[in-house]
Amino acid sequence: MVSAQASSQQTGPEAGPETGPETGAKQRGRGRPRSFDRETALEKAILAFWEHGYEATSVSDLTKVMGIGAPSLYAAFGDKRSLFDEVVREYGTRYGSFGDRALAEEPTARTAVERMLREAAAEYTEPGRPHGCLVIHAATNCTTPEVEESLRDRRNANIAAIESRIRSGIAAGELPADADAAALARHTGAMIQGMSQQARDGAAKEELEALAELAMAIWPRS
Amino acid sequence: MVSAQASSQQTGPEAGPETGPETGAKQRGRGRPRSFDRETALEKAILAFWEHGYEATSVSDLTKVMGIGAPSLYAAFGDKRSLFDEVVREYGTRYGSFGDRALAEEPTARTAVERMLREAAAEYTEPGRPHGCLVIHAATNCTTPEVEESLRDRRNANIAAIESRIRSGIAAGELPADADAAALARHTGAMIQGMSQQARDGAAKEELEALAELAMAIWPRS
DNA sequence: AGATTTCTCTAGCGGTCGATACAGAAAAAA
DNA sequence: TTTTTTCTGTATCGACCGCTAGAGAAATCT
Repeated sequence: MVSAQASSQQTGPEAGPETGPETGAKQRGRGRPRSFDRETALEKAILAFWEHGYEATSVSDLTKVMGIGAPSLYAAFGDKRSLFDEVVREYGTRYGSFGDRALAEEPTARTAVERMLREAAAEYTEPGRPHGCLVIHAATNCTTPEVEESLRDRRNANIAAIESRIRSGIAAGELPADADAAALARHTGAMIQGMSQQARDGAAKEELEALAELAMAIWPRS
Repeated sequence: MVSAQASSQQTGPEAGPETGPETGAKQRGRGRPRSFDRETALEKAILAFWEHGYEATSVSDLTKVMGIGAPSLYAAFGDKRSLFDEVVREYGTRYGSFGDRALAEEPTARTAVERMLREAAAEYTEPGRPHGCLVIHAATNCTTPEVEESLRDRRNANIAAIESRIRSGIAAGELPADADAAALARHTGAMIQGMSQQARDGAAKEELEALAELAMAIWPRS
């Protein structure tokens, strides 16, 4: 947005030169191709921001884990802020989509929430990657208010999506007409946030699953 | 710990010179008395760390809100780290004691947890001060692992205290013998952490109270 | 009064922050 | 080949970080 670097957001020249010449609309540029894979570098950035958060991850940390120099980072991703924005978006599609999937695929609001909580228990304790949720923890202590707000908006939007699903469940008759959709959605959000925090604090997958099961006891008989 | 500044942790010369000469054990020292009130300066530091967290609150921020120069801060509180430690301790006694009080004063584990959740709803949305809980949010994105760990330990100790209270409730017969004390305690902790997060994200006191009431539905019939 | 002790203010230390200028290297285009 | 374009590595930039030396101010002690 800020600089004249217009190519920051594009997918890039598809890694190696082995890619066929007729893959995209705009062929790869003329000059020297970049020497690293943008996708895997982005993945490394996701893991770094996920583990340490926006401000605690320095550009120097990023260049180290991504294996590239600072100028390459700025040329490929823009400044730290826009890299983080892209990281959050990619994180959403790669790791944070289980909630939306449950809401879309499950037949009832209740089973959707139940699956969401159960999958959160697994996602948040998956070995080999940071525990908990990036959206919940990556911008908690932040001197840049806009970054803090962007993740806050995302969290509140998630709760609103749950509430919306519960409302249509009530309309469909799967839940009592006097069920409090807002409270149920907020409760689900609170459980997920609490589970994410506890995953960070060392809770095991089984403990979080017990939590998920326990939490479903508040739902009205269907 | 590091320097020879041994007087950092003491209460200080009781503010003004109007204090009677026979108040404490060790009279006030010989030299120039400090020109600010240590207690109120500490309170300002609590609010700053509470709102922005450990790393996002710079020493420059601290000297501004505390109304003193950096050398005065270091002389009175030690370095940033030890000031934060004292802030956490003071926060615990001034703002974070409602949980322990509920556990100690209520007649049953269930009413203790219920009161704890209800009071958390009020505490975390109290106007005129930062929302949510300092222990939960002040060291989330932290490049100093020891600081992060110290708050993590505090959180886990709180859950352990709840579990212990539930266990004695089971022993006293107020809860079924097969009640899962660990899961109930973890659930309470997760609810409190979720409530704190939502308070930060803009939830109102009434919404958190509804959450607290909802959460109690998981408890076994007594 | 001096002498002594302690605090406060200014100024600045070395280090790291995010971000970039510049020159050389490596590719495509001519 | 030469030219053009783009990327990469070095070497910073100014700003801020946590922290402190040193000198003067303000109290007590003798």
